[in-house]
Amino acid sequence: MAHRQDQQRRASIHDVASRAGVSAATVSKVMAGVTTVKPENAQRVFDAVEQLGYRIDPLASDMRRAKRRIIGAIMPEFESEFFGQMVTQLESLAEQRGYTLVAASSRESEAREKEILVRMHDWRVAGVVLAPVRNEHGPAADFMKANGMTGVLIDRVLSDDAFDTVSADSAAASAEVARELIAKGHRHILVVGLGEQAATMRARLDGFRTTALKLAPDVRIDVVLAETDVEPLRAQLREYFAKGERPTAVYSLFLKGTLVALSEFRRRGWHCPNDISLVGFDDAEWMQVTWPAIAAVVQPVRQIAGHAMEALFARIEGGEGPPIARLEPCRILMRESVGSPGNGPHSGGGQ
Amino acid sequence: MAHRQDQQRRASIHDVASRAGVSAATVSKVMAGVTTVKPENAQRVFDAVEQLGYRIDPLASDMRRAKRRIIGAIMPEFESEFFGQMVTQLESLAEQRGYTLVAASSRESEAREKEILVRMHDWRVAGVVLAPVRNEHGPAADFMKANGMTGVLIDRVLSDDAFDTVSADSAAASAEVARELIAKGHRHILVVGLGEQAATMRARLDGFRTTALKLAPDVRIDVVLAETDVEPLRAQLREYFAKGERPTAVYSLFLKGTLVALSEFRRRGWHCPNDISLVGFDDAEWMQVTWPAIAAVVQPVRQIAGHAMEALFARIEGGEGPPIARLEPCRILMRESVGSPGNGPHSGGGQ
DNA sequence: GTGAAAGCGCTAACAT
DNA sequence: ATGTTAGCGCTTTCAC
Repeated sequence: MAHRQDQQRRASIHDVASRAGVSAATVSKVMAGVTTVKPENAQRVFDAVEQLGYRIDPLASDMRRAKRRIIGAIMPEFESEFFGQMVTQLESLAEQRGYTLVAASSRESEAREKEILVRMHDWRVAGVVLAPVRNEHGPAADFMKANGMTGVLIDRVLSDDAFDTVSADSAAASAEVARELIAKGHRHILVVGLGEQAATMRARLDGFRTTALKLAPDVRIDVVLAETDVEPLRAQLREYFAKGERPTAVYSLFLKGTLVALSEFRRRGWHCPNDISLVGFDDAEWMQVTWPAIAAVVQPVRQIAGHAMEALFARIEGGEGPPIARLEPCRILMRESVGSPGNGPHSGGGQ
Repeated sequence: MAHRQDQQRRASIHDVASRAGVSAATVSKVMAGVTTVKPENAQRVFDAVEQLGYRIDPLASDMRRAKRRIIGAIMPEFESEFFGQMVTQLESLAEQRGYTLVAASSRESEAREKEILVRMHDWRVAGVVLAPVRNEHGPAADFMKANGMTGVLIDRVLSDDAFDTVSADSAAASAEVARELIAKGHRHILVVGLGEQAATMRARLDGFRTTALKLAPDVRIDVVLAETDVEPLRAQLREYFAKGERPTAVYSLFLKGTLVALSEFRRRGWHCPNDISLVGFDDAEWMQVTWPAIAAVVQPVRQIAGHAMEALFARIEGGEGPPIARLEPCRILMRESVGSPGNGPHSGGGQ
């Protein structure tokens, strides 16, 4: 360990050079692991580095190359388990390759998403992992294209003509949910979602509807889609139930929808699965400890992160070829919130 | 909007300078908003900037100064609402001051925490917001001290002799919880926590115990503290209940503890609040939509983030004086998971 | 008012 | 095998 009681100024490569009695270029070579340096000099450099506590300044070092060893990550939010795990994974993978991940939250705003992208462009990041607020056609992706940035799109995307995309296989997962619900006897199902993320929600809805109708042509599928926000969804859902609609199951296409559905059930005094069944897209830790445990579609975060980074680095290293759209398979956890219709009181009533 | 179909190389300050017919120094001044530039020249610079789509390279610009306009944030994890909100807030506040936040997850490892800090030191960040894995006495804080880094410690800390600290007022919140539980008639209460974070857990435990004993000297308070990890806690809790212990309420000192408690209740078929009451430190969105809703201590994330950044920037700007330890008041949400003892079946069995 | 020159800390091409 | 030189893109004296 180096001893430096006062760190007025950090040791620079020149300090090391003069202490070791060599030039800065030689120090640079030694640090880079070039083998053509005389062992004796290399040793002197190592000693000087040790004594001065020298460390390369990665940002200064990046100054010379066109791209810096930095990967930008833009997530719609940091508050959910899904994106939290995603950032953690991405960070890990970036570091494994000697890069630093700089993550930013667009806070579900496309305008902010674009601003962050501009900043990352200013920073000359080597690449960007963008989880767009809406879909692949936002201003952020346009900006990336217009400026020739290297990037991968994840999560709320299906495919793109300029960037590789990686997301959960929404359609297949939804088909599986449909299979389960139909098998349990449900013939009146409400699907709730958010219209804003057109492509993803559409895939989830279609995947569900197609399979459900195929297995049970008589099934009734209602859909409540809020345009951009969660509170309107709550209002629409409330209105839907107020009209007297009584589906036997609800399939929520996104996490917040599951929370809204649960809170509306509470309001009406309905319990899962006796009064109504519930499945949600997106799992969360709490869903397995509540009573009833909530059934959910588990997105393969690690696979998405892994393949996204793989694709990104392939492009950073010059990989050519048309964009690739990956869909990662999900798991379905059918927990207690799903039952068969008609097994419970199935009536309104107090809490 | 600037038009640049191919972005071989981004426009540099020299490109702007030559296009505007002035020197790079003048461009720099214009960009910095210096007023001593002839208006006509300033205009030419603005035009050139516009036409070339020029943007300052913030990293290159920081090269000259000792500290960069970057704030580092180190959180124990990104997966929980608490730290997700914290990062979001910190990011926002940093940006408001023209800084970029670079967040990293120590993944609950002190070794990794230190590594991240080393990297941030290499990056010459202006300051660090550290939410330590354990407490203020870890290797990371030592490293910061030894290297004269500017920083603030938050969350799992009480006070420090070198850095300002900001955290939730654990003791006061716990006292309030004690007041509520005692008032409801509970006289046998189990407290669960994690020993690793000595200071914080101690404050929560002591705050609870002191007030509970003062209000009801006959109260029995059991404590199950796991050393470092959550799974051992689950095992200890299971063993505790297996011995036949039947407290009427559980107070969990941290979020994961609340989840573990809930899952152990499930295992034994106990329902809140009839069979047992539950309050947890740390709120989460799902807690208000489950049935029963789970009572929780809400940490004031915004205040913590706000005061942390305030303190940090004060130091960055040269503020002197002894370290300040702030405690931010919490709110208690007494929800349905808390009832009075003896109102339910209070027997084992069930699903 | 403005620009030339000197760097921030590093690396890479080119000599030697 | 090593050092010299010339930058990366910017800012900041300090003369003019």
